[in-house]
Amino acid sequence: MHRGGVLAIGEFSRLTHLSVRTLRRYHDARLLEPAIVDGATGYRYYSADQIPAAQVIHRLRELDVPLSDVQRILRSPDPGTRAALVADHLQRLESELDRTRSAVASLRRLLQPEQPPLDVELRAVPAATVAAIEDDVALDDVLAWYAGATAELDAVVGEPTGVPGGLYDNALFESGSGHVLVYRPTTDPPRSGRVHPVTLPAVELVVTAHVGAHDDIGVTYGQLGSWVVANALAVAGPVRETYLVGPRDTADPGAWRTEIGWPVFRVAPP
Amino acid sequence: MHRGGVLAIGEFSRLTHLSVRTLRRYHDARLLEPAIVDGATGYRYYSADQIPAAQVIHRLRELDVPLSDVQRILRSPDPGTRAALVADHLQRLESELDRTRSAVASLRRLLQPEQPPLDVELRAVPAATVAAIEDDVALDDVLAWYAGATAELDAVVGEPTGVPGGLYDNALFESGSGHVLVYRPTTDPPRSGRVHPVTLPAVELVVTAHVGAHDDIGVTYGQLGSWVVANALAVAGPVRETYLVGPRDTADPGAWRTEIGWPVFRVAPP
DNA sequence: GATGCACCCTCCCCCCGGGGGAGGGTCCAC
DNA sequence: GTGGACCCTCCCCCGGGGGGAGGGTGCATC
Repeated sequence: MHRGGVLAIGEFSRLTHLSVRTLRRYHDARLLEPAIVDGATGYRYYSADQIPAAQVIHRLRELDVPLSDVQRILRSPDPGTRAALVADHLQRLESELDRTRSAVASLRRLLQPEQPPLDVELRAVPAATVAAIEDDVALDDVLAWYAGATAELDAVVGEPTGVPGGLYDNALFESGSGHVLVYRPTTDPPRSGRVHPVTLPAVELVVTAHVGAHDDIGVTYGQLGSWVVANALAVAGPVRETYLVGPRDTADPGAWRTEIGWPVFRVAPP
Repeated sequence: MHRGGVLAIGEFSRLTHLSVRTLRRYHDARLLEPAIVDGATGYRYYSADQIPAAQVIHRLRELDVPLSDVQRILRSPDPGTRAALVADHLQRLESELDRTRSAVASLRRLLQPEQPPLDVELRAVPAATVAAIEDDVALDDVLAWYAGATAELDAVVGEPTGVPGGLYDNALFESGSGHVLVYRPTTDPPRSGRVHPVTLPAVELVVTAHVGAHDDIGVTYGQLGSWVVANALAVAGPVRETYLVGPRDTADPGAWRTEIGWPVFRVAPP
């Protein structure tokens, strides 16, 4: 039961509220190694001063910090570094929360019994040369990338001569990462930093407008997709968004207007 | 590419932003069955009106609703029932958030370089007969159970003659569920509903006080545990909490005082 | 010193909700 | 009729555990 201040795994479990199983796993993962392991029997013995470490692990796991990150946090001797790593993860939790919020908003709209009919327009868009920033981006990073790119674009371009927009590769949604491009129409597009001129090809676009914050924009995408299929069209390229009214125009998200345009071609006679 | 308004899995994937793999999995799980499955080739074909269902699933999964629950939500034809099931899950997310908040509070305290010394007292507690409610409870349900039990207890007992408290089986923390008892000291404890008299045995308690909300009470538990071990004692029974100052006394969580008492016996000469 | 029994060990399989990749068949536009 | 994009099934992998089998240990009690 006792061995001079050294704790068997069961006692340590009681004191830390970590299950015996979990303690063994943390040993295997070299995350929390017993103070003593009896070579003959394999019995693990912990010391009381390992309790704080166990508690830190426990809390970090409650925050869904991966074991590998937990290890890095514990291994970093400097409290400042630790705090930074933890803050990083809290940041991740924060954006997780954003995702949750927008999922809730989408659900609310999806589960509404009545769906307002969609106002869809088929529009021929000519080619245009614009100032753009583009990159291959992971879906999770799109928002952050977008914020940085638009800031740089605005700094370089100044006042655009038309409606700003973006192109989003279908692969972004299919496989979680893809090519993304944001642009500002401007006369004589400059080349500076990441900004460079790009000629957007002429396309036939199926266009609809999404009103409000982007939380539930996925719903509008789906409705537009249904319309595309119902009208015997097929998707032919990255989706285009144009930001008719956005955060740069009004602080009221309810007033935002985003046009969603899907390049299409006809697959069957009308 | 097209078959009269019917979509191959890849097209459906593009339209719903669900990966092909995931769509196949949802088929296997009978969650979202293709409108047509070609018997000869196994090719799955979806119809455009399955897009809303796919979107609902997508959003529910973003909220970490288990697939089985997603199925129940989709299968329930009544919008009211659906909404209730979704609300249930949002409630779960809410309590998850509470857990996260308290984990963050604990971490903040744990990662502080300086730990204030613990004020621990060894106290002989005589046996006492109290009015109690007890049950076997899962760790996740403790808070809800506690709220119900104390409400019933207060309704039956009225004003207690001493400090209210609770006993928490160590198994609750070790294996996720265990025996829990809440009590009010009172003269001539009544028997009504779940309330019944219980005689708490006399014990030798190691006692310390936790000040503030219970978010980071686990940290105090750990410190007390260290003290127990450092003083050559061993745990001998369910931990006791007494609520010296609680939410019934003041709305300010910072003023709450909870005594934590661990029954102990001496395992080595002093 | 034996015995009972709580405790501890390792090992293997299971859960969830996917992703990676192999190996092979199908669709359809040119 | 052929190339290439698309689709199929099957198996293994991940993380962070839980359940349980089968067997060894520690120690208080007799």
